[in-house]
Amino acid sequence: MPTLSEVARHAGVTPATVSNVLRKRGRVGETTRQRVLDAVAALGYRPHLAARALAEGRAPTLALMVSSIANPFYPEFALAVERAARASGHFVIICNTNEDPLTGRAYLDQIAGTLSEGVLVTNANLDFADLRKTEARGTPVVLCMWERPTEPPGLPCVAVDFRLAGKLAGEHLLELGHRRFGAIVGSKASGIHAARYEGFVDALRAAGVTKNRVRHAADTIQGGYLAARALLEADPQPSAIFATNDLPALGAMHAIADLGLRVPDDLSVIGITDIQLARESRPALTTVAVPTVEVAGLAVELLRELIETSYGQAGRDVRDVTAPVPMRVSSEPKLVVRASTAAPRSR
Amino acid sequence: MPTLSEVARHAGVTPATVSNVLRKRGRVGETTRQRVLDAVAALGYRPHLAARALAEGRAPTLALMVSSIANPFYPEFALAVERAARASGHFVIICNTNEDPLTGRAYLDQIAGTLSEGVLVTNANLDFADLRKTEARGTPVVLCMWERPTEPPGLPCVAVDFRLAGKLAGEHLLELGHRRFGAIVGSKASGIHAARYEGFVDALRAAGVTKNRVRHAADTIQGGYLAARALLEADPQPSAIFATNDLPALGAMHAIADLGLRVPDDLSVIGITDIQLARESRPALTTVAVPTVEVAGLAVELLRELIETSYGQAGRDVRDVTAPVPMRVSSEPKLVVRASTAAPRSR
DNA sequence: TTGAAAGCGCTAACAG
DNA sequence: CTGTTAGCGCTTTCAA
Repeated sequence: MPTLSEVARHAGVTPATVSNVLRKRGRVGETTRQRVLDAVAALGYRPHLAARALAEGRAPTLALMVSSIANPFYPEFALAVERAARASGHFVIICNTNEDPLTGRAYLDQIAGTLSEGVLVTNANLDFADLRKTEARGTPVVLCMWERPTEPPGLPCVAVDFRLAGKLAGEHLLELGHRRFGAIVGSKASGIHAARYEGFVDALRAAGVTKNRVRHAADTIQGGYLAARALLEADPQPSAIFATNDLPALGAMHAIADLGLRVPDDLSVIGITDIQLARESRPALTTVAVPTVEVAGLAVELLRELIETSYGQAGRDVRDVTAPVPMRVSSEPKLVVRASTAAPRSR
Repeated sequence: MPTLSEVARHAGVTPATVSNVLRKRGRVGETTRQRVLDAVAALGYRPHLAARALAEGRAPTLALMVSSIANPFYPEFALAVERAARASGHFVIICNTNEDPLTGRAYLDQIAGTLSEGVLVTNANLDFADLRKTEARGTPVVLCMWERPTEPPGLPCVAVDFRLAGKLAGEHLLELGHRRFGAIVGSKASGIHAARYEGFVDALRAAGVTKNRVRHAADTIQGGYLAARALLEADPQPSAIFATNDLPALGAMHAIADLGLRVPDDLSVIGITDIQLARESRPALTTVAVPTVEVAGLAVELLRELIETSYGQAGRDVRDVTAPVPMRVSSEPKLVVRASTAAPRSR
């Protein structure tokens, strides 16, 4: 592979000049510029990104921490992140923590600041202390899906009003006439879906409804399946099931089918997120859509800003503790009515 | 962030020594070794990967080219790749070509050899010429899912006997007693699923069956849905549907349900791959499983070997044209019988 | 407008 | 065993 200096020699100039025309900085005479460009083309020169990273003191990559690509939401989000990152000249390194904080820490220790100049975190079951540490070391970190716009975490983040999402789901069900509910709350361990459930309860409470049983579950189809089976044993049976996530909602639909009941005739089901599968399931899942692409865009943008500014000021020191931690709030979640919800069979 | 020389100073040795103890090469005295290690711990030193990459002339990352993470197979595969890559000390940069050869080329041009020392390609709709070019430039490329073990492509690859997969699917349906088939063949444009269909036809032919209609479709649930609707208009209707991929098979199940028919009572459906969703759909999908994890492992392993050897010999020159292109063959696809197939209602 | 020179942080011979 | 000496390929002041 040809190097900068080879190009320079070929064009009869110095490496510095070549660098200048390539980075479009410093005035360069039009003729030499052309000569350099020709040489670049002739030799098929491509800049060596690792070398550039070293010289610039910053790598052109972002680390995307995810807890498990098994959940189809992550790939969708990763795709959006990749698009946004690329638009800002970054590559994305995918870091699968596998729900294991140690793996997450190992990743952070290795690449943060040395191979990637920023870290994006989805609900990756990471130790906040580890994140703060990498931040303190000078590598900005952004939380991509903070659930409570009103309660900022100690880290930069993009917040989505998930409480509202839960509320919208509840209101939709109530409007259809449902009064007996079963709720499937995911991410039990991290408690990260609590806000969604609170919103749901807000709606019920506002309507004076108290017929609601809760069940915690893993964030999977299987988890939702199991939880729904348990919920459906109640007497009287709920007429609608709310899940804090689409995957468990899908599982609930399976459970209902296995019991010989029909959605939405016998039972309504609603989820949150609007993953692709929600559109493609049968019946298609009614859900509260989260603006995934927008969130990805905001997250990358915020991260970029942090990178830019933290490089300007105070070297790689800890962020000024008195300064507020930046937060972006996405547009509101929106109800998407599809075929899994309907009025209850009888009142 | 502390640097190697800072650690060296702190330990009262030279950078070279620190490097030696860290890389475990060159004999180092036990006492100095300890001293260095202490200094590393005290300063919280972490090697700068970009710097190391430059010095070593090789980056610790692999590029994984995928056409679209939308298809749930890719994330599953990506996960397996990431695991394998990490085990060999590599990070993986995810490159979404979006089915667009130009995007793919741009990725290759930028990172191959400069930020990643190897390229893994799934069915990413890439221009073979581009791949050969990056290979010729000295960056090994491995095709992850070559469909015909008997017909090696011009590039190193891991092959899966997809023709056999199709055959197994056909045989399963035949054994159940089916004689009228509908086939949904995906990836029409690239023709990449042809082998699967050929295998299916092999089975039918061996059984003397000719009642088989084909329909091409996009590799999506939606694509399968549409194709199945078309297939089911035939008279007499097929009693079983074979899809060259799980996603379209799932779509076919939806179409059947929408027509008021039941799987597997009225129609049987079978796919290929065994993505997670196949297990979680209702009814659970019978399919021919591809050893995804194994393939990922073989691909990374092969890539590693190519990296190792191509660095030893002949600098970064084109691979010896007379040498055979290396190929690994995965273990055979296996039939996984679940709930979407059964004997036809009547003969 | 261009060139010279120093250095990013680390590795890799080769000496001592 | 450990230190010296060169770079890896590129960017970036600072001079010319």
